[in-house]
Amino acid sequence: MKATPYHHGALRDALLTAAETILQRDGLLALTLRAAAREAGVSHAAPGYHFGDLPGLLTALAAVGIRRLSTQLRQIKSSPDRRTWDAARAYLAFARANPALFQLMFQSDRLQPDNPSLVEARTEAMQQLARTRGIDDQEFSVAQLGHLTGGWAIAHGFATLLLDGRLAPLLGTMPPGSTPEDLFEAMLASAEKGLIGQN
Amino acid sequence: MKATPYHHGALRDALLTAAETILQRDGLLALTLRAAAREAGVSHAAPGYHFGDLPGLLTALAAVGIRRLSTQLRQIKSSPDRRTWDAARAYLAFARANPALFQLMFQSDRLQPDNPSLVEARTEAMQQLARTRGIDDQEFSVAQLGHLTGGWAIAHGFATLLLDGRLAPLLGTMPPGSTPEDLFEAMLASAEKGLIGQN
DNA sequence: CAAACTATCTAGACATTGTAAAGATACCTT
DNA sequence: AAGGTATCTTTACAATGTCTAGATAGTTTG
Repeated sequence: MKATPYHHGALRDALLTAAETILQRDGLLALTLRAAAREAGVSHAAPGYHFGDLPGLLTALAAVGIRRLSTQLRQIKSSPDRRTWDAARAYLAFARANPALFQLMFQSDRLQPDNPSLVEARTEAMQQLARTRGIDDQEFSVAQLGHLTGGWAIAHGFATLLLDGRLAPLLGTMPPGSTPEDLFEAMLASAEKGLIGQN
Repeated sequence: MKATPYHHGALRDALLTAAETILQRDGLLALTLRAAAREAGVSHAAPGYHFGDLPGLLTALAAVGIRRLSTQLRQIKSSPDRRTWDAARAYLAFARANPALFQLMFQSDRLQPDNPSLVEARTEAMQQLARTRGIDDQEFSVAQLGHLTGGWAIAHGFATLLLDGRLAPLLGTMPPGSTPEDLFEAMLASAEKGLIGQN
C-alpha cells in the first residue's frame, strides 16, 4: 500500500465524495472535473474515465442526492396515522441539510436527461412522494394528480425560494429569532385553510 | 453610418438583446461573454466594458426579466373583484413564455447578490406579488406571511418543476391533449380545498 | 475652432477548464 | 508466465473569463 498507488481501487466513489465536498464547500460553480481530481489526489483526466464528462459527474452526484432524499421519505409512515405535511417537512429538511446538492438535483441543464441511474432514482423518489400523499397505485384521477402536485409544488417552491435567498425579506419581518421552519409552518397552516384567506 | 462603426452607440442594450437571444436559442450554458459579443458583432472584450464580468451580464439580464414579470403582475386587478389565483396564473404564464430567463432569474449563484438594479427590481416585484395577494401595507402578520408565502411557493414550485421536466411523468397520466395549465388548475382546485383531501 | 479629455471599443495575452488521444501501470484470466 | 483488460497519467488543443494596453470617436473647454 504505497502513498499514491497508481491504481486507486475505488476512485469512482472517492471522486463522488470529493465532488460533494467541493459542492458543499465552494459551490456548484467550483465543482469542475479538474477540481474533483485535485480533491481526490489524482490526475486531472481521471474523472473523465469514470464519468465521461462533467455532466456525467454531476449526474452521478445528483443521483446520489435523489437516493438520499428517497431514503428520508421512506422513513415517513404511511396512513392511517401519518400527518399530512410530514413529507413536506422532510423535503424541506433535506434541502436545508444539503442545499447545494438539492439545487444540483433540479438543475437539469447540467445533467444528462436520459442517464439510467438518474431516471431510476427519480422514479423511485416520485413513488415515495406519491405514497406519502396517500397515492399507492399507478392510476391517478385528475383530482389526485392535483393533490400530489400541490403538495410537491408548495414544498419544492418554498425550498427553492429559501435556498435562493428569496424569502429573506419575508423572514426579516417575522418576530426576532424566527426560523425558516416557522415561516414554513405558517405557510402550511394557511394552505390547510385553502390559501385564500385574507389574514 | 458605416457598416461597422467603431462606436456602437447603444451597445449595452444590444448586448442584452443578444444575450437573451442566445439564452432562448442555446440555453444558459451557451450564454458566455464572448458569445454575446459574437451575436452583437463586436470584439470579444466589449461586454466586459459594459458589464464588468459574466455575472454582471447575467445579473443585468435577470433584472430585465424581473421587471418584465413585474409589469405582467401589475396588470392584475386589485381587490375586490380580483380572482384569487390570477397572479399565480400570470406567474406560470411568464415562466412558460420565458423559460430560460425565468430560470436565470432564480439562479442566484450566477448573479451578483448586491447589484442595486437587481435588488430594486426584486423589491418592486415582491410588492406586486404582495398586492395581488391582498397585502398592501408594509407590516405583515405571521398569518399574512404564511398566506403570501404559500401562494408564491405553490406557483413558483409548479413553474420550476415544470420547466425542469419533473412534471412530465404526471402529465403523461392525464387525459390525452392535457396541457400543463390543466394540471395547474387541478392543483389550484386542490389547494382551495386545503391540499389535504385524499381524492 | 482646436486641443485636451473622456467614453467606448479593439487587440493581445494568459491562466483555467473540458475533453480527446496516446501511453503507462496494475490487475486478471488462463 | 503471458497475454489481455481495466485503470490511471501525460500530453495536447480549443474555448472561455478577464486583465492590460492601445485605438477611435464623442465632448468639453480654452
